[in-house]
Amino acid sequence: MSTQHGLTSLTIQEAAEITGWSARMLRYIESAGLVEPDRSVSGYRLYGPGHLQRLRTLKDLLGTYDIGLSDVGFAARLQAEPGLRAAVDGWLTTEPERPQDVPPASWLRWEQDKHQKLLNQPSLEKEIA
Amino acid sequence: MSTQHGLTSLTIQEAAEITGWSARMLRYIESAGLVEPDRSVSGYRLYGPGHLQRLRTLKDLLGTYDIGLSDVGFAARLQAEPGLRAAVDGWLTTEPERPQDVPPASWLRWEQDKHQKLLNQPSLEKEIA
DNA sequence: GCAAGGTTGACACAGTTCTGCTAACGTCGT
DNA sequence: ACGACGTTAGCAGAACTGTGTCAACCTTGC
Repeated sequence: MSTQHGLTSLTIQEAAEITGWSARMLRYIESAGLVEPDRSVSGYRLYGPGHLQRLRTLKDLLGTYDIGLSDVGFAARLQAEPGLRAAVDGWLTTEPERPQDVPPASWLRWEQDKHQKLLNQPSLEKEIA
Repeated sequence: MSTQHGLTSLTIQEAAEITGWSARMLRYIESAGLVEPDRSVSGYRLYGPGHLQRLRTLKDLLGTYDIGLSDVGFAARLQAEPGLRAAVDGWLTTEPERPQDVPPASWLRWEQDKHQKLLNQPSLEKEIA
């Protein structure tokens, strides 16, 4: 463990071990701008408690909803670019004309199929009887 | 043109020609649940004025902000799943601790680099002189 | 009834995403 | 000074995105 760097700053390997990510992924996540650790003078990444928490919750987030880092990145863009948010939300809420006929499972399915595509739910049959 | 199907319902080829998408893409967009045309009794896709408008604005949207269909799909999920929206927004707004040190260009850059990656800005050199 | 065009399904292929691994090189601790 | 570990850069590969194309099979218009 060697709690000697900064009293609560872990190196990338240590952070990797306790968060469950790989060191490689921590660098990738940083490149995505999602969790950016501090740096020591010599360039070493230093992960503090906040970073670790963020990394854990990020993992939960991706796992729970089956989304990807790029999705979170896009959500970040939505937050930061009000124009984008407005345009996208506007487009989405402008349903053609009749707001009844949308079976609310199609694109939902599509979006979810992306990551794990073995979701065999035995409901939703035809019941031709 | 043959305006004889339904008075304002175009077949996929016609819709493709006036919206600028290919027929292939119209089917793909439909599979994404983003623009779902009506169907004739025999199964032909029928695009009405609303669908056409939607297809055009969709094209604008993607072009203007350099996003992808999957991004719009994800935004749709955000709209439909309040839990997801809350979780993601929550994660994003929970910045580690100091909200000053985020250079607001990193992930923005990352997100935008996805589609066109030739943004050579001649600044940011080293000036070793 | 036949050509033009629609439908689904599949193969293909470039570009992205997410990950691992290796290389070449700098840093830290003893 | 040496080994463990960090840094960046790059190759690699599986899965997904965005498109085109082709096959096999219906529909429609004349």
